[in-house]
Amino acid sequence: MKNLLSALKISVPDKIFIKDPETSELGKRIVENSIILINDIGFESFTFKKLGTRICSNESSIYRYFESKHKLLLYLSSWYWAWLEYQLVLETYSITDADEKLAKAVLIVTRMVKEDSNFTHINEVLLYKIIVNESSKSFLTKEVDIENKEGYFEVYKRIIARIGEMISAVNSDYPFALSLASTIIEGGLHQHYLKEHFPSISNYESGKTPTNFFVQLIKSTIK
Amino acid sequence: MKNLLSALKISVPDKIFIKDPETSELGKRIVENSIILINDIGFESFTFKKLGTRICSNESSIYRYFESKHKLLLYLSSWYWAWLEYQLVLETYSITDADEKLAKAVLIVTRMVKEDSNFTHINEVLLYKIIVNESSKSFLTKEVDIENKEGYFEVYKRIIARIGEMISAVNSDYPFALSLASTIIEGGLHQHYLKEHFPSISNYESGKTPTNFFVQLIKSTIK
DNA sequence: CAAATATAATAGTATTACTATCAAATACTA
DNA sequence: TAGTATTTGATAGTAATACTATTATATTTG
Repeated sequence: MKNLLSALKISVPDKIFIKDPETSELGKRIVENSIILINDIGFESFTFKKLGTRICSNESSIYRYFESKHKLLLYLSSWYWAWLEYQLVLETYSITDADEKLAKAVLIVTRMVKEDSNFTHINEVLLYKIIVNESSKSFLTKEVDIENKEGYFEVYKRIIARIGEMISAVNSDYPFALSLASTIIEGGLHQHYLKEHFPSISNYESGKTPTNFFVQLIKSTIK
Repeated sequence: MKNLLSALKISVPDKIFIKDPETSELGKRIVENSIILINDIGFESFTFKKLGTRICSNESSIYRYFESKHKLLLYLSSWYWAWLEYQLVLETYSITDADEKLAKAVLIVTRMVKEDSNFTHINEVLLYKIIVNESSKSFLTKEVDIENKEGYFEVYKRIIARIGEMISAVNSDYPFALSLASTIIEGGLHQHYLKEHFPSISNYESGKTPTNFFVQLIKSTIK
């Protein structure tokens, strides 16, 4: 299975970057190490200067790939959603039963992330942590409407639309398919966050994911 | 009803501020105008210098009330949650039926905010917009665990616990009362955000709130 | 009226988030 | 293989940010 998809490239809207980091060694090092560094010190403290030092390169070289650290965060977010979408398609493609398909989708979207050896320069486990902790900051800005028009969030919207369709396939009369889909996606991230930082308002034992919570929720809601 | 509660003061954890802004004219002007200015230009562009200019006061004077703009955001968030809690208590107190009480709570937490004349220096409608757009940034930081220990998020946690209890009152066997409560609270904010900025992945007609979506969701989930 | 407290004004600092320029290394092409 | 283009690196510079520190001036309170 692994090598079956080794030629695959995750596609990120190309307006997000100045130069595609996938096309060079330096670009890949930028992405790889930005994930590690953002995880380490948080997005607020993260700077291109620090990243430059870490990869023994120059601040100005990083600016040739990404206009700003905000754009880099958009890149990482889009990459994650595209990667998740590819898993979603791959793992639900052959399921014909609508209920089963949706349950599988919820599992994929709320489970603990494992490393994917198809993309060696990206640590998906760390990237997922960034998505949980930082990805909201990519759209909670004053520029969101402009950037939305530019297509920066299309992968994110597409995955929600896809899950929305799976919900409608189970019950075409349910009127809130998209709202429920986005609630699962964002709620999944948020529940992972709460589990880690606010366990007193959480209902998960250690090692458990919110998958069961969401599977039961979605089933009873659209039944 | 209005004047019945005019002596009420919303209580915010006092470690959040250096000097309580409620105790002086300048303090109230700081809070009042920070709400307007953050709404206007966004939290990232907001600075104490700009706020100082706006209120014809000095940057250094604002620093005597709040250590940083992050602390100010924590203050505004806590104020909002405390205000919401007071509404929750007030409006559900006399309801004895557990189902009805919970439905009312969901309504309060997901509805459109109206101005409250009890607190003249705070524009609750604008404050709610800040909560939708910026409040996640108050806890999505590297310092969250330290600040949580300091009690900065206690109001937020209390309101979730309260709704969790209402859920358990309806069905004491439901195992995810707190998770569901936090999903409603955060999901409510997020759905309001999507309605505004990503209508293509939203299911609400203009003027409509996500209340119906959540009332139906919660009812069927815990039934 | 004196003393304490609050506010204002000014200056200063390290860092950030860039932009601009130029040189050196590397790759590609005739 | 020389010539050209592209990429990267090094350095410098800038306006703004997020503060701290100091001193002066109001204002409140005892």
